[in-house]
Amino acid sequence: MAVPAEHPADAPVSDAALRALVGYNMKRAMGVIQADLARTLDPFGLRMLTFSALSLIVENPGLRPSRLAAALSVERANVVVYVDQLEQAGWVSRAPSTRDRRAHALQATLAGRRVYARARAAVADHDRRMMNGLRAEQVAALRTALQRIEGAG
Amino acid sequence: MAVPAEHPADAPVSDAALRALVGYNMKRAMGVIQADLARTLDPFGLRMLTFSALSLIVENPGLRPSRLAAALSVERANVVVYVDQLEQAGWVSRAPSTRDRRAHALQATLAGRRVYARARAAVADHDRRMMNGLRAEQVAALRTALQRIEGAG
DNA sequence: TATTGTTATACTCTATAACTATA
DNA sequence: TATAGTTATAGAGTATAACAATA
Repeated sequence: MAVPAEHPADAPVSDAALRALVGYNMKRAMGVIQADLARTLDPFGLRMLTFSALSLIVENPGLRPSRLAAALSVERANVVVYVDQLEQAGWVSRAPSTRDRRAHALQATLAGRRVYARARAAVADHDRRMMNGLRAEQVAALRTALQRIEGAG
Repeated sequence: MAVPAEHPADAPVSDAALRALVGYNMKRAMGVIQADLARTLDPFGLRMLTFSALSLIVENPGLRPSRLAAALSVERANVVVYVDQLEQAGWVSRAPSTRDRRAHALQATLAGRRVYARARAAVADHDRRMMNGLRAEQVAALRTALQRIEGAG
């Protein structure tokens, strides 16, 4: 009966099999991006999803929660929580829809548009920072690849 | 006092500001990949993280949990749970280390190596499927970009 | 003192089921 | 009947704090 092998403490851990998968590399790159984005948004009291929701509400005044959910690819039930948080911060209001009494018309407040403008600039800086080691053509190629992958889903 | 605007129900929701961010496109592509990967691994009783952990244990026999955590970029505390699950499935064993009595030497069992071999083939198919709309140079460019982004973190 | 594995805990993201009021 | 917003709940991923055993 052989003694079980022990991985040497000084040898690097081989992750060659995982690195062969594009998805694994994307998950790791995404981890770096998400960590930096969370740091970027924290001073504004926003998280990735509340920032995204605020962006869509600012750009589409009167948007309904159900359409916001579809645009974010999340369930309606979760959007309720994000809008709750944005409303409690005073950045978004829920007005009754005049066309469908079941629905709401989401509006960004003046404070909401202001925090969004500042956060958006910070996030744009963050995104440029993440692309720093890449040439313009590489960023363009990355964009194309990501959109094609998403579209194939 | 103006009546609040209401986004027309038939108009598309504009996400132009978010689409300008590479990170947003990556998050959405990652969502598509993760959903397909979860479906791929489900029949094997594996999830993304247990599959990744199993892969590293198979390829690095005798690996310590603390090094596994570092390789996966997760906390030691979480690795405990993944190894628990792999151990309960009979795919991984925790042997005492002969060199450091605090540590464990993780080993894949025969059943673990077998399920890994089958899951790995299915995951490789999944990864190719995700890259289906891309030419080989585009995949190579994507790989390069992702690794550079991760390295900059 | 520092590190290893561990437990407990908490927060975020995501999904499903079920309710209500409208359509 | 179907849909919009909502509530409650649960699973998965991730992080921190604290502990016992060992270095």
